[in-house]
Amino acid sequence: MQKTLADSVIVLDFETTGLSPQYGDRAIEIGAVRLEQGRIVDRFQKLMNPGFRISRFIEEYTGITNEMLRREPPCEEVMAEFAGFIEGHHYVAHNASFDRRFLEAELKRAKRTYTGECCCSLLVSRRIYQDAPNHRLQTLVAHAGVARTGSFHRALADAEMTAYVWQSMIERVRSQYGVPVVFFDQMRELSKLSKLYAHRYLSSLAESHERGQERQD
DNA sequence: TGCCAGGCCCTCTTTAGGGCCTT
Repeated sequence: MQKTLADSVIVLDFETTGLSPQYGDRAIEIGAVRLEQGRIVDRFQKLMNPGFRISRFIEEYTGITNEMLRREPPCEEVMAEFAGFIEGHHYVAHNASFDRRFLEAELKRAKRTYTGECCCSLLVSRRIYQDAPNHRLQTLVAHAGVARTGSFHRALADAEMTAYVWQSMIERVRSQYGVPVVFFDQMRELSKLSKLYAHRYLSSLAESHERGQERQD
């Protein structure tokens, strides 16, 4: 896959029956948006039937009920369709290790493959928004001052708001560190560094850009 | 019916423990 701009990715979110696909939990909703140069140009949202009744806790947590899922298509059918939506793109998710486990498990059941990379907006936010009271999505939406697009804990609204938080973090890299073009791989690298080295890394990106500009001049 | 995980990150750390995040 060629070098990707940080603001041209898929941002996705799953609602699920629990925390662990290894213990039988399944996806019940997928929501995703496609960013192109910082603008949402496409959306994907589907409920899916996991094949068993979901707990009352999940009904209350997400607002998705057993009645709503009763006539929805099975996970395999929805995820086969989603494989086409995400194909050829990297993706971002809030606490991506959680969504990655469900994406891999559900795509495997649907007999589909995906070869892109993921980046965690939660880990990036711990470097970019070190002054936030915490790094839950709901808190970051308020902290970054981005639009609330719907109910929290519904997949498409969470994906949209994650996309806006992601975009605001890219803007901060641009404005605070003077890095005009930010790549997906650079955000991934940033997410893996300690807070101290994250600051140094961002400063080095700006210096690299300035050296590039000098060579052009 | 009720239960389960896992990776990151900080510190009173590294021969560890516990909070944060996601559903």
